[in-house]
Amino acid sequence: MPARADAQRNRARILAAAEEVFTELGPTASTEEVARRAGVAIGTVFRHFPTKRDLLVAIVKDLMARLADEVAALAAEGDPATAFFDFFTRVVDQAAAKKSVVDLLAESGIALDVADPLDSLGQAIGALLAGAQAAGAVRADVRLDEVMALLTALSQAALRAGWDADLRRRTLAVIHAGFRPVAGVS
Amino acid sequence: MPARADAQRNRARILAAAEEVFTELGPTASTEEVARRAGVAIGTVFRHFPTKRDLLVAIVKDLMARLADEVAALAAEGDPATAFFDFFTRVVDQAAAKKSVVDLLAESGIALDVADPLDSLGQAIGALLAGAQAAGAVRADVRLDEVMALLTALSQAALRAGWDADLRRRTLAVIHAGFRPVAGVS
Amino acid sequence: MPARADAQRNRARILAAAEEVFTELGPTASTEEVARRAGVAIGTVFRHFPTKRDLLVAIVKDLMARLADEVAALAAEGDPATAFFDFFTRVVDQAAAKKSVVDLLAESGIALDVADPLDSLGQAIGALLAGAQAAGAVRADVRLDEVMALLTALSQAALRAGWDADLRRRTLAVIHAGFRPVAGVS
Amino acid sequence: MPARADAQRNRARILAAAEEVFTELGPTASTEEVARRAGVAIGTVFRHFPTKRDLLVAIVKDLMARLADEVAALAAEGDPATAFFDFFTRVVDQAAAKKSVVDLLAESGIALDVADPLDSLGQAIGALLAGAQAAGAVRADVRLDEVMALLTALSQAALRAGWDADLRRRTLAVIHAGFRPVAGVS
DNA sequence: CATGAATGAGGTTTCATTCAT
DNA sequence: AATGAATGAAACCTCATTCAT
Repeated sequence: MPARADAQRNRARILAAAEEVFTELGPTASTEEVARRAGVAIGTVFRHFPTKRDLLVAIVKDLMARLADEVAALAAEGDPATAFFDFFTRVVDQAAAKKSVVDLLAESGIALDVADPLDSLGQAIGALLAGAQAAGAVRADVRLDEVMALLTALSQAALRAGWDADLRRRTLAVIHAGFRPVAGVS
Repeated sequence: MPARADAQRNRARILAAAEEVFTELGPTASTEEVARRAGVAIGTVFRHFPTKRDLLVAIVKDLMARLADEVAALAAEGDPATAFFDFFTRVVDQAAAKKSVVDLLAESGIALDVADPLDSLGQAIGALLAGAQAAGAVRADVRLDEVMALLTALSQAALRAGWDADLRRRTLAVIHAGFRPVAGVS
Repeated sequence: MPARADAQRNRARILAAAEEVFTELGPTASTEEVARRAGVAIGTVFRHFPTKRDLLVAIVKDLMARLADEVAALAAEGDPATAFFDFFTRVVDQAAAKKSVVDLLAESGIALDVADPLDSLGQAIGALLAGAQAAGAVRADVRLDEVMALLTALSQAALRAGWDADLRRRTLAVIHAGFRPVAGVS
Repeated sequence: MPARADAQRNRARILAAAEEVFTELGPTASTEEVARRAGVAIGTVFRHFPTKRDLLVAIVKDLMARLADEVAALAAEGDPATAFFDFFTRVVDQAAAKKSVVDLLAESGIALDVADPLDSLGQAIGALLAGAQAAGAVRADVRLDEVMALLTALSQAALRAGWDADLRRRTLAVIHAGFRPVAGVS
């Protein structure tokens, strides 16, 4: 199967173009624009992703896999007490530069069970959270659910006009303070 | 001006229908659907709101005015120490039932200076915040900017599938904790 | 019937506004624009002219009546040998400043039998032509038909971009030469 | 490029249908009607001509190219003394059967510099005129400007109701006489 | 009679998707 | 498997005309 190589390369190029296009123009951008930037014909896009929705889902999955890798790396190397906060900050900062996972997912109204704890991203973040809690850096009663929820909410919000680095920092400070154990409470 | 009565009734019905429709289907819902639900012909919608964008803006303004009223009422009657937290909770809870101000605004990409402190809603919330800070219920270094940002982020997030009352409560608990003064710090 | 005065004044204002509007924007201009410029409501326009077509026809009739008056005046006072040419020139020059009779009529595809010799304008121009022929200034075999046709054609053409006074003059010179008796032919 | 054949055939059919439709119904005819007569879907028309204006322009260009070819043929073969008059007559006669170049152009308000002497049609007609002038069949002081202007005016006028072959002939006779040198003037 | 809001067909244009080449 | 032309259902918006006030 020699032609398979071309097909795989095309799939990757389409995915990359789609991420770029939907990032710039939102999920209502036209599929033609994706094809144009990928340098393929529109038919090729639909051969790989029979529906626009399929394309959106593929992007989201792709981005989530990459994020999960990052989390795993952080968990493996870093100080559990800070890894959790670092990750949280990093995701939101990234989102400010570029629409993230969570955003596309949210905007396109596609339900993908992001918060499903069995999901690999969820699991990875869960591990980070558990580490931070074990290190006493995060209150014990904080659950993965609300962490994911806040991550989602802030990542999406960070894209909006008016959210500069300073506003992001101050907003994150509130969230971080909210996660920390109350002083004087053992 | 006898015929004005009809026009005003229609304008109100269109606005109500539009709020409903865009709430259910997002800002990409068709203007025809709005007309259908308002029980008027499509031309009538365009007579009142020459552009779809105009309709979106009108809804947002309407919702913001209503919210500002609520805030003012809260500020007038309640305990400054709790009014701020109550309001925050109420807005997010409302958003869960129905897309709020902030959401439509954000989704439709309309810039309306919500966070502008001169804006009436911003001013009202600012007063609430100042009251809570004066009462020692909120850290003094918290600024209106991040309050608005978190309000926006959570309101929008609260609409998403998976956000039930419990998740909302726990997420808000994190935020509220983040606003409170650190125990032991004067 | 005291209200009749208002009605007549409105009719005149609508007609004037319509002439202006269709002159500026062509016969596809909206009836609303006519109403706006006439300072009346759209319903009033339709009460006077049940159809847009009726409005166009009325304008044409109005303009034709005015033109016919001019022709009659010219015929009464002027030198038969030059009156004809003068008139021809005047109509075309007027058309350059303002869409004329013939133009609106032609553009809107309304058949109104302009060339009907029983029509007052046709009769007036016919008189002018006869005078010029009697004076030997125009060839005897020229008929009213082609005079009207050329008048129509040139009037309409004169409105177009690129027709300045000089082009108009030279084009008219050709036509005038075409009407004159051939030198040496009795 | 295998699929190109269909596209080219469709483009031609759309152009032909458009010429027919706009000829019959004027430039305000609907693009849908064009699609219907071309036997294609509405989207196909817009793939080839992204705007209605583009379609109009394409027709005009097409017609002008055809006319320019005719003029060139006439100039190559015929007697310079008569070629000019023949051409003039032919264009006007054609216009009577079918809206011509000049007409669509004029009615649609598209500026295309028809009279631009560098334009191929203008050049071709200019050659015809020069030939006729060299042969002494047309006055030396006649310029291309007024020839084009009269051609335009008459072609357009010839479409109107009431212009039968006889009226056309007599109108052209006036124009032709206007072009000819005055007898006795060297 | 005048008003101006309401109507609704129709126009141009976009775009996800199909399919002949 | 890739191409890109064709499809056709909406979408947004305009406007002649009607009709309640």
